[in-house]
Amino acid sequence: MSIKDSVTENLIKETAKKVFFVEGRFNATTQEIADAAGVNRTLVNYYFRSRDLLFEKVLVEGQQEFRASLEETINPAFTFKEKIGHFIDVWMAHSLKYPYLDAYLASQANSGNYLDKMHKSKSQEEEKKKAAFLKEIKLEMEKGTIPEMDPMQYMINLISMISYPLSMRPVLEKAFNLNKKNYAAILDGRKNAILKSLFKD
Amino acid sequence: MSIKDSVTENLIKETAKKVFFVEGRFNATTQEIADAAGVNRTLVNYYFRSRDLLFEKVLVEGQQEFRASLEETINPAFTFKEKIGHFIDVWMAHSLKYPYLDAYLASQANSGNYLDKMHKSKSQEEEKKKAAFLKEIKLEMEKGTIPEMDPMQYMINLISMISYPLSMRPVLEKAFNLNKKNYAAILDGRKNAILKSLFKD
DNA sequence: ATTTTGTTTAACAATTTTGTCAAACACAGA
DNA sequence: TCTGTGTTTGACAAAATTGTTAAACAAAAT
Repeated sequence: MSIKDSVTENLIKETAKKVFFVEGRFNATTQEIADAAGVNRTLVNYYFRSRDLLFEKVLVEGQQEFRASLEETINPAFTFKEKIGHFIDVWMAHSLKYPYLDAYLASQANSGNYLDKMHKSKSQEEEKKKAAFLKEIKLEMEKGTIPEMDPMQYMINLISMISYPLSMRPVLEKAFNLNKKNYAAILDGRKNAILKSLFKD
Repeated sequence: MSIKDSVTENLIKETAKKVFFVEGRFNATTQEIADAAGVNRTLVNYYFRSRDLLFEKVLVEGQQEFRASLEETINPAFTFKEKIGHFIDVWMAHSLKYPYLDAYLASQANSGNYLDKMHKSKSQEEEKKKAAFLKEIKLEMEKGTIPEMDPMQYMINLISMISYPLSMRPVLEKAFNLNKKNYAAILDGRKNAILKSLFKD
């Protein structure tokens, strides 16, 4: 992150994020992005040299922002249920901001080999926090407040129930015959529904 | 579905499905598909006229196959839990065959306006079955065997927990530092983990 | 006022991807 | 064998997308 980030450079970058992660248009061209940003397409090359470099930067930053969000997640002296609740809040807020981020990651992982560039700087700390969280889940299972299973599975259940309804929104809307308003109502109720499924009571 | 489906025509179509739905390469070119199928690219145009028409056909058929799978789902005199278990089996089997189908649907829904072509022939029957299933969920909640919530939310929880780990596989593998073998083990345990989260006991 | 620096633009070139067409091919039926 | 039909191929054209360059521009520094 250089201090001198040109306004235009940032505009292009943010617009690209919007197109990919908010609108979910995974194969947008540089022209489309430039149009969306209201700038000349050549500026994409001027600031990012190539289309791929822009995409890569956007992808990396998207992940960083995501992890930054999650930083504030596993912190304080909350009860376990409160922690999970907070986790849902934070993750949902971010998934609401960038509904298609993980789908984009998956698609890029498959198409190019962006997998290398993904998750470069996975710090030791993060690993420890994750392990600690899994251990906490296990503990809670022994206490009997949540159903017994591999803590990893529990984690995956949690993440799935948060993310899927957001990244598959248009599909689910069609499948269930819901309009925007209906679906918004559904999303409002997600947190409770998830908690109900994760806790015995 | 015409009776005379040329071998080559089918080969191209199935290969395209594989590239999109199995390998998750959403922006594959006609050349790449032709190569994967081992045929001359021109044949794509010969049989499907244009790239878009191929994509559309593949997309529609993908949905049809999916729904055909689900047909056998909501049938017999099973207990509710057995029904859900069976539902998981069927849906997982299909999601295992086409892990990226719904992600592809979502991405297409966003990029083009394929949404129109999606879900054309949603029969009355299907609607009724779906409604009946939701009612059955509600009934079960009143019996107290599953947590109380909007039945639609319950349904979404179910689908999310099935599909997400499959369509986001590469992302989750990275995020959790799992190799193919580890992840396969996780997938093996999914059904139980999902059932544990869906049923009070 | 004039250089300098960084930014923006338009015109152009290169590349990639798609679509068309005529010729070659295979093979069944007359 | 010859003809007809459908299939396959390669060469080419067209379109779309990306990348480059030189010139125009703006605003600050000298």
